[in-house]
Order: sequence, then C-alpha cells, then structure tokens
Amino acid sequence: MNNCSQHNLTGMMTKFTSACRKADLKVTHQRLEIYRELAQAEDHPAAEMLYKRISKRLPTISLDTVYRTLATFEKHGLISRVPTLESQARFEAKMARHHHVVCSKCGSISDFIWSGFDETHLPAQVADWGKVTRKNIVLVGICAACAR
Amino acid sequence: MNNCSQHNLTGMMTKFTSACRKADLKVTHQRLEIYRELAQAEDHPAAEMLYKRISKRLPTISLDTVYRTLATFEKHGLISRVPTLESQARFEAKMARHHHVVCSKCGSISDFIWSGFDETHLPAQVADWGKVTRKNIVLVGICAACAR
DNA sequence: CATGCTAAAGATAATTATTATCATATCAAG
DNA sequence: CTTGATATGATAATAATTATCTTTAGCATG
Ligand SMILES: [Mn+2]
Ligand SMILES: [Mn+2]
Ligand SMILES: [Zn+2]
Ligand SMILES: [Zn+2]
Repeated sequence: MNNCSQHNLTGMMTKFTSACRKADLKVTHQRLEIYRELAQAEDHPAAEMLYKRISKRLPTISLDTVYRTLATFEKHGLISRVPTLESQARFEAKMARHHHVVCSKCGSISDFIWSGFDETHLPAQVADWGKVTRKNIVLVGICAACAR
Repeated sequence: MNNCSQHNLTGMMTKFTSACRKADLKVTHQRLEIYRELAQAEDHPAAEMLYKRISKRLPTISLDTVYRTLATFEKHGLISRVPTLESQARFEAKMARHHHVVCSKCGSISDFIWSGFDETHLPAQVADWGKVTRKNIVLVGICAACAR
C-alpha cells in the first residue's frame, strides 16, 4: 500500500499550470505551492496540515488562502476531497481512479486500486436514483501499525 | 431507492433497550427518543437535524445531549456514522449491510444494497494494510430530483 | 517594461460544528 | 424510599470553515 510513488511532480505541475490557464485561474505563487505540496503528499492531508507544511517555505501564507484555494481547485476538478468519517476534510491531488482504507484508530488514509471493482456495473436500482459520477470504496479498519 | 421501509420500530426499540442494559447504559428518556427518531429517519440526519426533530416532542433536550448520545451509541455499535464529503457528521440506526449514494447538489444520502459486492473478496494488497472491519461504497452523483 | 484592470491574498472577524466542565436531576439497585 | 453512579442541561470553550474588506500582484495591453 502507498508504495506507488506519485507520477513525476514536474509533469503534474506543468499540467496544473495549463489547467489553471484553461480555467481562467491566475497562476499565483500560493496556488503553485499549495498544489505542489498536495501533489507530493501521500497522506491525504487536511487544510490545516497543508497550511503548516507550506508555512515553512512560505511563512506569509494564510490558512484562509489554503481553504479557499482547495475549494477552488476542487470546483475545477483539479483535486478531490476524500470521503471520511471525521469532521475534518481531507484532500488529494491524485485524480486517477483508486480507493481508500481508513484506520479508525490513527485516522491515516491509504490508497488501493481495484480495477475489478471499477469495471463492474452498479446494481440496477442505482440507475433510478440519478446520475453517478464517482464510485468510491471506503474501507474502515485498524492499520498494521495501530494493531501493534 | 429508499423504499425499503425500516424494520418494525417497536422491535428495534426493544432490541435497543436490551442492548443498552447489556452495555451498562442507562435507558433514559432522552436516549430512547434519540434512538427512536434516528431509527425512523430515512435520511441519515446530522446531529443538529435530529435535535430539531426531537425538540418538538421533548423541548428541554439539549443539542449537546444529542451529540454525546450519538457518540455513545456509536461507540457501542448501536448506530453508525455515514462516510460523507461534507464537514457535518451524518448518522443512521440501520446496521444491516448496505451502501450509500450521495447527491453532490442537495446533499441527500440514499441507501442501496449490493450483495454481489459484499461477497467479493478484497484485493490482496489490502490484507497487508491491516484488519478491515467495514466495507462501504460511497457513490457520488446528482439525484433525479436535482437533475430536474 | 510601465500601466491598469481584476482576481486573489491576507488580516480580521464571524459562523458553524463539536466537545468540555460542572452543578443538578434521574435511573436503577438494594 | 434511599442511595450512588451516570446522564443531562446550562454554560462556555475549542475546532473547523467561511465571510468581509482592504491591499497586493497576475497578466493583458500599449
Ligand atoms: Mn487517495
Ligand atoms: Mn444508510
Ligand atoms: Zn492506524
Ligand atoms: Zn439532489
């Protein structure tokens, strides 16, 4: 788990920049740093955590900017919010289809892929409900570290 | 969707009462009302929403009691918290295995069952991560009502 | 490469969601 | 009915997120 090293960062940054241009979003220093930090994070950080990490390099950034920027990115489909059981929102820049395991003890979130599931058709009753845009699996359990 | 009328309420209340006794939880008026309200709700209400509904019948109840009681119930496995993308926690008393569809427009949460999925084995990599206790699917999309 | 328009950032404060503290009330055992 | 432990309600605190408003800085244009 979590050993799939993220696609090359420089490539992601280039794509990010052009996506901003396309979406009429200004490519600011803050946005670049927030995106970069999230893109290289493997732990699905919350806004507060991202803020702490970015502050080291960019001490003038405000927490509010992090929140607003994440919301903007999400709206434009540049990042996504991870479904969780806690009250704090968690984010990721990895947009490739994958799923999550959450440790109910330490709150860590890890990725896993399951193409077999991705290819399966949803049960018929779901079609009546409306139009599904994302299929996420959220496993909950106790990670190896927490199980000691 | 959502047409599976909840198992008979009286039965749920009886089971709830004996579960409380077994767990050394006092069977208070408030706990009964909170559980009853949640058991008959089909919409996975947040604490605030439950509070509003219960207040009509029990005007002296406090929001804090609702929060504490839900936390207690959850700890004892009497109810569960629904994974969501929003910052407000949502709950349900239905403990039978099932999954959720979330409307990203109106925030409504509906149930669906998928025994085919429930019986499938998880991919091998997950076993290395730790011990999984719950497998939830969270579909995100636009419900028929919101799609107009 | 200066100028000006406009979106974005930062400071500040306000909301919203949830949790803690503590005095009083209530459950349930004897 | 008395008693002792627990739960509740009042109050206040904390955590998470969002709004307002002034200043700053992308970036298009000449
Ligand atoms: Mn992920
Ligand atoms: Mn449900
Ligand atoms: Zn853990
Ligand atoms: Zn809807």
